[in-house]
Amino acid sequence: MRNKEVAEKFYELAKLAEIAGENPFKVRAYLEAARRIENLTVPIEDLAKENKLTEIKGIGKSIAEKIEQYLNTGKIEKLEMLKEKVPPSLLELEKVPGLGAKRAKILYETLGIKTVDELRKAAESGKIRNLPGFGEKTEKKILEGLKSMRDKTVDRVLLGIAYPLAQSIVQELKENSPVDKIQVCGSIRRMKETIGDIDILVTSEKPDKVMDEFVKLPQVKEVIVKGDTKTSILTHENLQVDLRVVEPSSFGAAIQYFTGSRQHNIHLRELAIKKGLKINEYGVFDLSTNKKIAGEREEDVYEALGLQWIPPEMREDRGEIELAEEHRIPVLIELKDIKGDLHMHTTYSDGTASIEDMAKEAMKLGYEYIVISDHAKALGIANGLSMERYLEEKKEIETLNKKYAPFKIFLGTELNILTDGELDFSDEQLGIFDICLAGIHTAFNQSKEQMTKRMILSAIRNPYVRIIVHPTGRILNGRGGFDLDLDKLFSEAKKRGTVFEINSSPERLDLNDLNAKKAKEEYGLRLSIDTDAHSIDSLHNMFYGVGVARRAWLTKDDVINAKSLKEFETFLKERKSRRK
DNA sequence: GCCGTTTTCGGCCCGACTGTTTTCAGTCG
Repeated sequence: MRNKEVAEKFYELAKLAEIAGENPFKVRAYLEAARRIENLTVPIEDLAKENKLTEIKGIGKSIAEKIEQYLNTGKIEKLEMLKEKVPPSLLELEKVPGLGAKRAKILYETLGIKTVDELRKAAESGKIRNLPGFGEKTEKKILEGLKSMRDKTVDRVLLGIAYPLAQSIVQELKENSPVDKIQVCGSIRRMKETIGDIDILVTSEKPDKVMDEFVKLPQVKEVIVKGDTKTSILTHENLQVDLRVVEPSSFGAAIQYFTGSRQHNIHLRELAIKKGLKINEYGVFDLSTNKKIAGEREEDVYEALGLQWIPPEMREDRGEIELAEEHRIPVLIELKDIKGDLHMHTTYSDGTASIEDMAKEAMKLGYEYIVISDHAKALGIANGLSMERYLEEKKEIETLNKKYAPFKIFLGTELNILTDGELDFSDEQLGIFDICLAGIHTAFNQSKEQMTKRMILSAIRNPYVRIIVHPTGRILNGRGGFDLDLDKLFSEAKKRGTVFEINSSPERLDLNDLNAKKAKEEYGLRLSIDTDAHSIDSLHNMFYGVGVARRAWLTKDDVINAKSLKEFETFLKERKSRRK
């Protein structure tokens, strides 16, 4: 799958073409193509082979040719040509706040500035203020921008950090300021795995009071701007939070607008024009009469366009608008549909809580069952269990099951997919478990072929293994994930009824939204959403996994731990009968 | 460079803000 790689080339092409001053609509076409390629769930090289590139929306003859050129030769002529004209290092300049393509070009053409360093020197020596279109203030802003770039360590923070932070701010505002309606928008509302900034919208009779309280919150490190309708602050995590006050009559339109995504909104506005309407953050307007026809509620905004309301997690312009036109938006899985958690650890291996404490918390969460899946012996670093220890665990579980019936605890294991395609135990030994999970925990650097083969041989073909956990091994803001042939794995899993996990741990979220969507749509696989909890608290992370599932358009029928205890027991038997 | 339930040519999302300007371009989300 070279989609990401090809998409990157078109992003680069778009930026360089922009600086080179090409037709802005052409630039937009490159950008649109890049985004479409990035969102594909099939390998672009397959589409190229089958001559189906132009079937992708936004890709015509010319871009299709460039894709083929790149796949065949590793280069795009047009891109190479632009690189001659525009030094690629100019792209760095565009990252400075306040600088875009136009000004980067002026800086290069007049002062020969190509790098961020050269920019700093020029700004410090006062050379920039005299350029056409620049002034003293712009020069100062550039210097400030350069400084803030240095301070910033990561571009985006994990949803697992930003979400609770946003909730705590909402809570404080509700308790300490005169807000009426309040809604977190942006990528948090869409449950995107990483977050760039936090957008909060409120209605209030006394906006100035709300703003006053907002800047005094304990989460605030620095106030960036403070006005009547918009105030921006920086938290101690260096995350920007924008608070906006809007009129109640525009609240629905505003939360729609600020939830995004950008691409979703652009598509909506194009649709609006076709219907003789205009849509902005204040409402939906009839172009002929200029009358507002919706705005107070978000549902009305969609309805005015003839659309079914679209859950925020789906708003990525991946086909959801077309679906909403036909009123075929699926009923997405919700947290309350989850009936059990199939992946967790206890003090037997590397968890911090007992089986009983984990079970009690699971009951509080309203679950009907859990699977205890402590690490198996090969993972020494996590205190992996021997067969003897699992038998002890089994005994304890039997006792607890009597005590807490009808709540049920299942004995599971998280096996290690070893380098040679073996597991920790023989098939015979695996018979003692109610369910076996397996994942890769070592030797991450094998080739794609080795990795894929290893997973198929030891895990997917094994009659006892039902769930592949954290399948790609990626760590957000950490390591990228193994090189795997997911199509091969998914088609093999389809034959054997193997389930893939959506790991809810905020630094994993693995499978991710696109891969989970692919697993369901192209291969009809079922998935599980598990926390991989190592403590009582982390059992509550289920929420994040459900967010990924919703972004993957999953319904409760796609998720095995949304099944009742009875149905789940039937699922366990399915595979047992297949073994004989 | 793409696209078509008004179009195969002539369009292509919207508004706020800022700073540099005498009416608007560039940037941002």
